[in-house]
Amino acid sequence: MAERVRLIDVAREAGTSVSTVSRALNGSDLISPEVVAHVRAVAGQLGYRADKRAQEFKLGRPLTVGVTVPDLTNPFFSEVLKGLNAAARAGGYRLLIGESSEDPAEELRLVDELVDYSGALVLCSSRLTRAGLEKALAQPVPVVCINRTVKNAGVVAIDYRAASRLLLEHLTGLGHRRVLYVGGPATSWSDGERRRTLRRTARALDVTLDEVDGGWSGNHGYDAGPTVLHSRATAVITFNDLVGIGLLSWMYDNGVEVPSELSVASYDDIPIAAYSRPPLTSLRNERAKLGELAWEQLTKRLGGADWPAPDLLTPELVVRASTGPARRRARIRAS
Amino acid sequence: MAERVRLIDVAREAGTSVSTVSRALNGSDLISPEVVAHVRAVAGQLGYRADKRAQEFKLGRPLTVGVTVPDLTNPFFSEVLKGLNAAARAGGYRLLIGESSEDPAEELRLVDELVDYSGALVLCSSRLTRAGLEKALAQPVPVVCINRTVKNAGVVAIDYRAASRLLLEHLTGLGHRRVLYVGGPATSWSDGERRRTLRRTARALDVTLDEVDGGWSGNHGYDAGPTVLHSRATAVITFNDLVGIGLLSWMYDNGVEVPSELSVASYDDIPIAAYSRPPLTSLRNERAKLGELAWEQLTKRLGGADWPAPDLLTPELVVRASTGPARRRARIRAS
DNA sequence: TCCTTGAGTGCAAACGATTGCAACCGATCG
DNA sequence: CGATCGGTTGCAATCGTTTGCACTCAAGGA
Repeated sequence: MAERVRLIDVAREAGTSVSTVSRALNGSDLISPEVVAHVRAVAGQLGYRADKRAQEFKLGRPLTVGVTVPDLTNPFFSEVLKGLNAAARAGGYRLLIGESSEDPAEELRLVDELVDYSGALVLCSSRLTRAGLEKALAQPVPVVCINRTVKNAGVVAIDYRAASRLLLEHLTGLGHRRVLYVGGPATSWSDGERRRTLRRTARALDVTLDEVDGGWSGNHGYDAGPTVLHSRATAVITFNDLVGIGLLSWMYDNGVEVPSELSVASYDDIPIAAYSRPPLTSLRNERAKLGELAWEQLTKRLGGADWPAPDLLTPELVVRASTGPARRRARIRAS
Repeated sequence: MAERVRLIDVAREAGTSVSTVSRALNGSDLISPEVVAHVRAVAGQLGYRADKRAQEFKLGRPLTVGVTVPDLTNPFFSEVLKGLNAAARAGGYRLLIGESSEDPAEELRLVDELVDYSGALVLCSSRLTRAGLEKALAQPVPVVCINRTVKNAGVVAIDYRAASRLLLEHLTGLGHRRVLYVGGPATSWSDGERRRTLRRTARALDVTLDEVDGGWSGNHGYDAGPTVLHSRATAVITFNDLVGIGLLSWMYDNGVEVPSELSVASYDDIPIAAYSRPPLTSLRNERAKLGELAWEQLTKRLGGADWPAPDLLTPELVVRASTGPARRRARIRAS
């Protein structure tokens, strides 16, 4: 907790001026090598560290990118953050992270705050209303949206159209003709996309698609158990793996065999999905890559270019033991 | 992306000086109410937003706290971050998050970088060597360690002594006399604590304790399967729930019944632990609270006080179906 | 020898905010 | 009526850094 060493201290000690020290430390070419060496030595010895605040202030460009996520504890977002963090750090930027707790109003507040500190914004699965989003985009910094398409901003998203097709084709291939979708948070754009693309594909494949509301956690999945059981579907698609795992748990607790009586599949393929009982069929997507791509778009934009075309990531279906051939007879209902 | 409005612009428009505007906006009491109202109005109309960089630079105190975590995707850390984030935000601070990827060298680099931007540091389950930690503590900002005890810093940790006792007493109550611990990352202080306290308690309870190395993920648990099976233990304690769930999965795949043939229990009780098959007996700890307490220690310290005594959080044992009475006969070994 | 040249260096002005201090005002008091 | 005083306001310095510009000085050409 010693006193801060400033440029002027180094200058005094080295017997030169602050400008010389600054230039020496920043590798300017109009300074003699000996002086550079000397100054570097003195600076090192004194333990000089540039005041980043003053530096960024003077230079005018914040080397920070603000990120909002709905929920820090959701593995999906964690991994996106991981990818984004790595990419941004490699580019000399740091991440300022805000969590909106799935609340659009809070997210708006967050954006409003982060923009004061950041040179760029990344909105991860934004729960913002359309109007809120417009407002966010009016900020004087470039914005990238992950998993939400919008004009005048960078866009990186999962290709849900392809995703839903993969899922439904897998299920129809197993003979399922009636599928139930257990949905996610109402404010989630990606839930909307999943529903939209599922409906569309279901129509094309001549599959009956039912939908119920759900949520994003294991609890939501577990709670959906009775509804699922009483539906006439032979296969269920859940909003994400946490919901899927919760649902599997309910089925086990209530003696419903998966996949012989009911197939369950899901989006995201978080690591733990491979270890559920039975292991969950799910759509693997490169979440970390979402973050990396977001950063790429941002650098291009910061470099002066226009926004590139949206990046769409196509997921890959990982078939595990939670899906199997459709049963023939109507399920025996629990009382 | 309009031009920034500065204080001087507001002053010009309002027909006063910058000092007046600054004072009006910051609620100084030596300024007339009418002027305040007028300035506020003009500022609002012009859409003025203080340049936080300049502000913090001038004021000299960074309103940012730097945090390091070994792995963003680990639910344990996510929740700690959640709690810390909420508390810090409430206190007007923001979080700058760095991920060390479980690598001590990277963590040291991270600390070195974060300290330039932050008014305080929180090291979450630091993987630093003792020397590295000393170095980090020599930084000119207060440091709080979560799950690692150290002098001259704030400390918030899980009470592993109580934790291990709860676990072992539960198992001995079920008749287990031989227990295997599947460990975590070698650089993890908390793994060391778990081992230390388990050994000690095992001795006190006259339980035979074996140990094997493991890791922190589901994969590590799954891979530990064969070793566990060939051990003579009737119960296993895993480093965390992810490892536990991975191990359960291997047991299932290899026809080992849990808990009738083998009991499995773990630390942390992450949400998904309730939905594994069978549901995992685990130690619930208030992870978000760890973050909150870290913030509390920090504010006290920033307020000029000495470091308070370490906060120790006692976990609570959540008994689920993965633990049961010890089997009598020697297990039939798989080939 | 003197002037030009260019590399190396220092002075001082920024960046945008906050704040101590002095100046100013009208009102009140002696 | 002048000095004083309390309440407002503006001037200017300041935070630590970068950088345009002017300057110095040695070398080289005329």
